[in-house]
This record gives sequence, C-alpha cells and structure tokens, in this order.
Amino acid sequence: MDLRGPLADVPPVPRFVPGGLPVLPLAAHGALPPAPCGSCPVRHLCLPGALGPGHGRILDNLLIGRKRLRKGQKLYREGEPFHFLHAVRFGSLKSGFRLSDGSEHVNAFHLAGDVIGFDGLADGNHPTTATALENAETCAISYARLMEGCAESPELRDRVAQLMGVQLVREHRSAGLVARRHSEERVAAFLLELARWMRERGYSTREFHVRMSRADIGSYLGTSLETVSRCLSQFAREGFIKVRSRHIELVDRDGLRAAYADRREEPAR
Amino acid sequence: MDLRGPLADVPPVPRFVPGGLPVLPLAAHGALPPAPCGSCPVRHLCLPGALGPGHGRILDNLLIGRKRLRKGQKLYREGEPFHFLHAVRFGSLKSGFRLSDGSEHVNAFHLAGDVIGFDGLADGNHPTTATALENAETCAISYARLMEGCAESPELRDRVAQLMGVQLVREHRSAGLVARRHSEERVAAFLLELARWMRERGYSTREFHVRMSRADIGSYLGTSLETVSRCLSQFAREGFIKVRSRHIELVDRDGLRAAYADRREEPAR
DNA sequence: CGGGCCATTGAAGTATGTCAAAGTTTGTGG
DNA sequence: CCACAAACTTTGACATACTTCAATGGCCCG
Repeated sequence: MDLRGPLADVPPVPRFVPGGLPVLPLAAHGALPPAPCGSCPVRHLCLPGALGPGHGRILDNLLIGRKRLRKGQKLYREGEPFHFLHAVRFGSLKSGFRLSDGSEHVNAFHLAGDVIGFDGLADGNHPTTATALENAETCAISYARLMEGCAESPELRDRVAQLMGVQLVREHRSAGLVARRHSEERVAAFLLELARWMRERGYSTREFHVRMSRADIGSYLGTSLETVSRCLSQFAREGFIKVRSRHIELVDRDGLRAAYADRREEPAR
Repeated sequence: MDLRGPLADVPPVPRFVPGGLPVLPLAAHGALPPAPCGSCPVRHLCLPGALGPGHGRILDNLLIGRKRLRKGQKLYREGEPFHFLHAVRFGSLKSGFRLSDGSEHVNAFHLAGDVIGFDGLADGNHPTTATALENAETCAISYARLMEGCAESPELRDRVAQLMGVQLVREHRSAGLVARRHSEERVAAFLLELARWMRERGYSTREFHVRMSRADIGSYLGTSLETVSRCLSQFAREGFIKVRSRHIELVDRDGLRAAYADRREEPAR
C-alpha cells in the first residue's frame, strides 16, 4: 500500500478570532446577561466540574450571555457558523439533522449541565440543529475565550478535553443502543439510560416525565414511533413500568434490565 | 422543574501526570522509536495538519514511539487505561465494543492519518477496542505532552479541538448511515463513504480493496453480514459496481448515489 | 496442496414498518 | 375558565424486508 499518493481536500483549520468576539449573533436573539457559574445548581455536571478555586474569574470571563428558549425554538441550526458552546442551565434539548428524505434524525438529547456544540469545531459550522424540548435556558460560552483560558489553566484543558471525550462516549453509547437487534432491547436500554440521566441530576429514578415525543425517541433509536409505543405498552403489561403518556414510572428496573438490557449497565442505585 | 436536588455521581476528572510520562505500557509492547512528522506522507491528514512552521519541535516532542501491528492485533482494549492518542501511519483499524450478548459492535474504521483514542478522555479509560484490519503502524502521542503543547501554541489548541470535532462529526455521519431505513441505502452510503476516504488519501475512488469483513461492515451498519453481501450482489447486478470478494469497483458512482444515497453527499469528483 | 476462514446464495419465519383510525393530551383563543 | 383544535399516543391489521439457519463455493495462508 503506497501512501505517497497526492493529498487532496485537507480540511481547513477554522479561524477563530482570539480577541475580537462575535457577540453580535447572540445579542441579535435577545440574549440575557451572563449568570455566574458559582451559584449555578448544575455547575458540577457542567464546564466548571471539579475545577479548583481560582477558576471563578476564568470561567465568568467565558460567558457571553444566556439564551432563553421556548419549546420548539432552535438554539442553532444545521449549517450555521460555530461561535459558542452552550451549557444547558435548565430544560432539555434534542440535536438532529436532516436526512435525504427530508425527515429529521435525532442524534442526542441534552439535559441540564450538558455542554453542547462541540461538533461545530470540525469545520467551523454546526452540523446539527439543537431544538428545545421544553422551555429552557442556556449559557453561551465563547470558544475563543475558552481556548485562551486553556492556555492559562492545565486543569481547564483537562476538563475541556474530558467534556469532549464524554460527548464521544455518549455517541458510542447511543450507537450501542441502535445496534441492538430487537426493538424491545433498544427501548428498555433507553429507559435505563433515562434513569441514569435522572440519577446524575439527583432526581427520582423511579418516575419521571419524558420530554421527548415518541417520534423523537423512535428516531433516536432507529425505529418507528409506533414500535416505541408498542414496546412501552408491552413493558407495562409485563409489570416493569407504568406509562401514562409521557409520565413513566419504573416499577421494576432490575427486572427490565434482566429481561432486555445490557449486562454492562452498572448494577443499580 | 426544581434543579436544586442533590447532585450525585459527579464524574472524576482524570488525573494526567503532566511531567511523569507513562512510557512503560508502550515500551512493554516492543515499540519502535518515534518517526518525525516532517517526513510522514499523511501528515496533512494527521495531527500536524496545516500547522505553521515552528511546530516541528513541539510535534516531535509529543511522539513516544511507534507500534507495529499485525492483522488482528489490538492497539488497545476496552477498559484499559488511557495514556496515548494514536495516529495511524499506514494500514487500517476498526474500533468496537462488546454488547451484552458477547458480540462485538463495530463503531468506526480508521485509515492512515486518523488520530484515534480521544474517547479515552472521558474517564481515563478506553471505552473501545482498536483492532488492526491489516498490518499497520501507529504513532503513540503522549496526551500529557500534547496538553503541554496546547499551553504554548494557540494553533495546536485549535487543531486538537478540530480533530475532536471531526471525531464527533464522524460519529454523526455513521449514525446517519444506520438511521436509513433500507439496508440498500446503508450499504450504498457506506460505499460512497469509502470512496470519500480513498479520495481524501489520494487513491483511486473507482476501485479499492475493502479491508473489513462483511461481518464488520454489517456490524457497523446495523445489519447482518448476509444482508450486506446481498446488497453488494444486487448493486453488481444493477451495474453500479463490480464485486470480487473484497475488491470493489465503483462503475457508476453517480448512478448508485441517485438510486439509493443521501442527496447531502457532495456532488462528485 | 490442504484446511480454515470468509463470501455467497437459498429458503422460511418473524419482527417491524406502514397505513389507518380512534382516543388523549396539550395548547390557544374566545 | 372553558371549549375547541391541533398534536401526539395508542392500537390494530397487513405486507414485507430482514434475520436466521443452512449449505455451497471461493480465496488465502500455512
């Protein structure tokens, strides 16, 4: 295998203006002033993580503003230029992109504390559209200033790298969901993943409101919305869960896992 | 929605010893001495990218060694601690992880110039296993030193961020493949993606050797190996391609795209 | 040259997609 | 605050693309 062939189409490194900040695109949407990380209830899940003292100043310097989204509103759209990362303060969002037939493929769901938008780094444009599943609020993080902060703080460098690693692992995980042969396994694994998300945020893992439609779930899992609905009904018949539209109660999580799900899931609690 | 619930299970930031380098795990495998990036034929696709002059010193400082892999050998395994990123010098690899039923799910394929292992950043362990599809050679990049380099060079920071973004976009793309309803669309889109990879590396996009087995392709595409084989035979019958085991000739790429694939694919050439 | 791995092809059963209709929930405007 | 409309969910029936099982054939490596 000779590797000395001509090299074509080397992707350009996106040019991020280090000093001059593109604040305007955000302001145009009627942004709110930034909120300091120190008092944010989900800071431990978010960019600040377990960063040591002295990072308050650096962190607050990254924040350009907040953005309030009503259900269905877009945070950014497929193809738009990338300027900011966005941290979810509250509410939830979905990411997706259009397929050839015009339908949307849902790629990921985002909850409070998630930092999203990293995929825009590849070529300087967002490859996905982020849509609010309910009323939500996000913090815009200047990517340019974040990089400056990384020059200063090794801890911040590791944290940013870690967050991107988490994004990758999530994609793996969702690929793992879709890889399952039977739709019951996919839906069961999805419910357990939901429970994990809830636990990470300190909520009850026994019952929760699902913010996404059956169509969103189906798209995410690579199956039809009817199949999702049928699986949920089946689990309910079998006594594993109780379903009332978007309110779901996990009556027998271990039973559900034993019957359908991956052994690699952490045991419980 | 009250967010002030107790926060549990904050993931630990992995501790990367900045100075003390874990060289041993690599040396134990019988590593070769590092090769300078400057003379590497795939440097434009790899970490160096379009980095300006003066980065030669920084780059060569990152390289710990090379590793030669025979077909079927593992570069790293699921669960092993993360120390290095790996750049593919030549050959090709697959990434995958075990599912509950013991089968392997193939997550990605890697070709010369790819930098892999970023997913180990999430918690300091590799979530996937990387296996050589043919004889291959990789450069081990010290993550700790890479971070140090990022402190120095803004360009390197952007490049690393870009590479991680590319990883994310690839995962999106592969998710987009699997999201397609019909297996013919998946296989057709996969062939076109293969052609793109070849083009990026300056090879003929008309004919190439597929290094992965039908089982690998099937796993990657979320379908069975038999279905992959049947689709290829069908495309051959329809005159779009010629197949002789792993040697594939793209006779009518545009026809294939028109018949099955995503309109969002770039036009051609 | 032989053996093992991999690819191909066939046949049969089934899980799941699609279409359709009825029943709920949610949101809006009067 | 109520009532209506729109959006979403559930359930059923049917068609089919896909998986599975199985057997043959080809390729590559030792």
